Amino acid sequence: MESGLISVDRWTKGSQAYFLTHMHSDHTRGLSGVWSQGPLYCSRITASLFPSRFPNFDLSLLRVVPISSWTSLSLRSPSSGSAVSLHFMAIDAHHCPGSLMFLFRGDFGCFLYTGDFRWDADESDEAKNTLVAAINESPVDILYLDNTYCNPIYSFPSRQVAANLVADIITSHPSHDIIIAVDSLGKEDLLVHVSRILNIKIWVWPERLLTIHLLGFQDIFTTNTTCTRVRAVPRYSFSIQTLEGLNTMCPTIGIMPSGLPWMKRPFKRDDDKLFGSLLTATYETIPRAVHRFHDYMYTVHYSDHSCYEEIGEFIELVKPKSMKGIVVSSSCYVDPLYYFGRICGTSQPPQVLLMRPDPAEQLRAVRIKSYSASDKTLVLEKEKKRKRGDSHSSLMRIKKRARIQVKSAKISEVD
DNA sequence: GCGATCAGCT
DNA sequence: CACAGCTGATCGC
Repeated sequence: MESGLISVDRWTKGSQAYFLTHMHSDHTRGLSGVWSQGPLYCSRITASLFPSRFPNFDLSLLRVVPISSWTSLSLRSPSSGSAVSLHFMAIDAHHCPGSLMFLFRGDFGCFLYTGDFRWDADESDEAKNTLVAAINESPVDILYLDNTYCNPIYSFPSRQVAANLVADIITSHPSHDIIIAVDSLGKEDLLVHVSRILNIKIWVWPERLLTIHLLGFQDIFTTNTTCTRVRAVPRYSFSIQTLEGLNTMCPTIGIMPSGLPWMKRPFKRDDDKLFGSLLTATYETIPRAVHRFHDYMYTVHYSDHSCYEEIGEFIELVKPKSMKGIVVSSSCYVDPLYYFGRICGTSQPPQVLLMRPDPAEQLRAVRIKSYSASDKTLVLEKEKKRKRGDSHSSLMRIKKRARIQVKSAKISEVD
């Protein structure tokens, strides 16, 4: 597809329409309160998070998209100036609140960009039915796939099953305080489930409560530590050390919901020089859905990304002519064609199992996100790449204030 | 002081 | 390793 038309989760200059799959910061890098490159298409929930995430953002740029129905856009070819017609459909990605996949259709063909997604949908799920119907109309030429867990080692249960496991851990510790690690957006359904099963409120830090209220949750969450023993805390403040500290005050266990298999660090020998040698290190992978990682810490395989099996089912459903992974940051990046290329037909090139892309290669791969096909453009865009902005600075003062509030809340709960 | 970027950490 | 972040240092304005 010609460059200069649309970008998905990329915010550099040069596109006529910008698409945001969801409000996680690795997808909004480059967005800021002063960004104004063009119209930005996203879900209603994502749009509602803009004022708090990006103060001063020009909200008139936002275009809330309908779910599961087609929208037409009229763009201009940057090279010829002629009109280009493009249709897109947003589909629920079930990754975090407001997350979407985008299906694009035009003279260039048909692309499906999944963003991050979890395919633990059942047969009656609207996303699945929408996708099946749309693909029957016209097949997908290129699937841009969330390949985070595109490896058979990544096997874990549905979120519903995992949520029950979390509830089981809590009920089996009736007089413990519980802390659950979460990020700034996502896993609300897990917390709601725990709340319903245990008939208990969930403490969250004040800034998180603001987000939760914007998402439309009511009553279940509180910032008052005295009315619950279950607290959701930022993942970055969640560690064995934190738990050991809390246990000097009150018996407390931590629960880490994550799709990553919990790996222990390489065994440290007396000879420290051996540390870091991946060839000689011994790793222990934990395949169980629940693991008592430490006296005070459990890990549960609760994931907002699809497991290997679900990725396979998804590709089988979409049957794309070709596909590309959109996650390139991992050093164990797996080309989805390696495991699932057969679904795409026989004309695929030989595949790479594991590759560690060098930085230049990563840069190239990231360009996939803006559908830049021309090599000339790649070179130009490479230079522009330095101009990336970041949003977190514009929020720093506000966040600093919020942090102080979180800290005082922590202090008061310890005292 | 402010915003942007990067190294370091989990 | 690193799901999706946060923190602190540094640099230019």
